[in-house]
Amino acid sequence: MGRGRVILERIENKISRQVTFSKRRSGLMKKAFELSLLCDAEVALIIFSGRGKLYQYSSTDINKIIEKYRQCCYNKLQACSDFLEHEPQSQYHEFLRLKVKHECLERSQRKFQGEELESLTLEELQSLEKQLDRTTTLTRQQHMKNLIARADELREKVHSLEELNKQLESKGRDELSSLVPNCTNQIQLHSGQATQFEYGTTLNTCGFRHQKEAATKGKAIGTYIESVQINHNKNNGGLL
Amino acid sequence: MGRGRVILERIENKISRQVTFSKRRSGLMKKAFELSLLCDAEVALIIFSGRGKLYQYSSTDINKIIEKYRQCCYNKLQACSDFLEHEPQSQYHEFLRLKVKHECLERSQRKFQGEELESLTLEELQSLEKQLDRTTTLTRQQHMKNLIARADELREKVHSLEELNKQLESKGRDELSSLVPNCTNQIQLHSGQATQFEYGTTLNTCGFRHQKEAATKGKAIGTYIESVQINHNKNNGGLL
DNA sequence: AACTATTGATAACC
DNA sequence: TGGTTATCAATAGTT
Repeated sequence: MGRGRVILERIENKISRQVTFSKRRSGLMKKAFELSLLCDAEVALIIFSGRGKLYQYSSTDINKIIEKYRQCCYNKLQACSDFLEHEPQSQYHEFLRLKVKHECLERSQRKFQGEELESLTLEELQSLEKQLDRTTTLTRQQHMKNLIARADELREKVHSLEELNKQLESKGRDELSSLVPNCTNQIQLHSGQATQFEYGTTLNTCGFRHQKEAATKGKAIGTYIESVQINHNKNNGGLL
Repeated sequence: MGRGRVILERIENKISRQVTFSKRRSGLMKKAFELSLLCDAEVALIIFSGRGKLYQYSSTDINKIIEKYRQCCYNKLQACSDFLEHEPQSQYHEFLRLKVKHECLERSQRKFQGEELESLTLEELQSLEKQLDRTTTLTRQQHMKNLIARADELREKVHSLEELNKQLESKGRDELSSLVPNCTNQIQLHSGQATQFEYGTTLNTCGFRHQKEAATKGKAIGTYIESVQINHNKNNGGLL
C-alpha cells in the first residue's frame, strides 16, 4: 500500500524506518482492535521498537489474556508432547519468511514468462531484456556444443562402421570365396542396410524422444536466434 | 477494504463472523510480521477466537517478549506511580471505541450538510430526505410558534403602551389644562413617536442581532418552506 | 476456496 | 509530527 511496491526487507534508512514503524504500528493496533470488535475475539499485541520502547494493545485485560495463553500452551503440551512445541513461536515467523521469498520468486518467474511486464520500470525491463539475452546466448551456445558433439560422435560412428564394413567385406569375401565363389552381391547389400539404420537412430536420439518433439525444439532454436538479432538491433538503436 | 463500507460493530451473522475472523486474523499476523521485519521490532500477538481457540504470532520467542513486557510494566509502575497504570490495557481500547463513534458521527454530520451524498444508497437517501423533511417541519413549526408568541407579546406591549398613552394623555391634559390651557397638541406628538420606536426595536430583536443576519435567516426560512414542498412533490412522484 | 469491486492502509512527499 | 495524495494491498460480498 502506498506509492510503489514494498520490499520486505529491513528498512536501512533510520528515519524512514522510524516513520514506517510509527505508521504501521498504529495501523496494526487499529486492525487488532477491529478484529476484536467485529469478531468477538480477545486480542493482545505487544510491540517493542528497535530501541526497546514498549507499545501495546489489548481488547481486554492483557494479563488475563497472557494467562489464558499460558494455560492453552500447557494444555497443548500435555496433549501432543513436545513435538510441535519445540519452538512454536518462531515457526510461523519462519513460515512467513519463506512465503515472502516464495512470492518474490513467483513474481520473478512471471516476468520471465512475459507476464505483468507492464508493471516493470524502464530499468527493470532493460535488465530483464539483458538477462534474457544472456540466457538466450548461453542456450544457443550450449545447443551448438551439443550439435557439434553429436556430429563428432556421428562421424566417429560412421568411421567405425566403415571400418567394420571394410573388415566384414574383406573377411566375408575371404570366407565366401573359400566356400561359394559367386555370392559377393548379397553381402554388400546387407552391410549397406545396417549403415542406413545407424544413421537414422543416431539423428533421432539427439535429446528428443519423438519426431514431433524434435520438430518443436528445432523451431524454438530458430526463434532464439531471431530474437537475439532483434535485441542487438535494439541495443544499437538505443545507443545511437 | 472490500465492497461497501465496514460497519464497526460485532458481526451478528455467525458464518460471516467466522469468515471475517479467519481472513482478518491472517491479515493481522501478516502485518505483524511485516512490522517486525521492516522496522526491526519485536512483536507478539495473541488471539483467542470467540470460541476460545488460540492463534499466535511472534517475531521471536514469545515468552521472552512477555517477560520483557512485564519488566517494562514494572519499571513504568515504579516511575509514575499508578496514575496511568490503573487499567492501561483497556485504555487504548476505549479510546478506539470512542474514535469509531466519533467518526460515525462525523460522517452522519457530513450527510446532513449535503456532503458525500453520492455514497448513499437509495434507501439511505430516502431516509435522510425523510429526516430532513421531519426536521424542516419541526423547525418551521417552532419558528411559527416564536413568531406568534412575539406577535402576542407585541400586541400586549402595544396595548399597555396605548393604556399608558391614554393615562398620560388624560393626566397631561388635566395637569396642563390646570397650568397652560392651550398645549395639548405637543403632548400627543410626543407619545406617537415613542410608540413607533417600540415597534422598531421589537421587530429587530426577534432572535437576530443585526439587520443583515435577520435578512439571511428570513431567506433561509423561505428556502425551508420551498424544499418541503419539493420533497412532498418528489414523494408523490415516487409513489405514483 | 477463488474472484473482483471497493475500501482502507500507507509510501513518498511536504 | 501531522497532513496530502497516488498507489498498492486487504478484504466484503459473491460464486
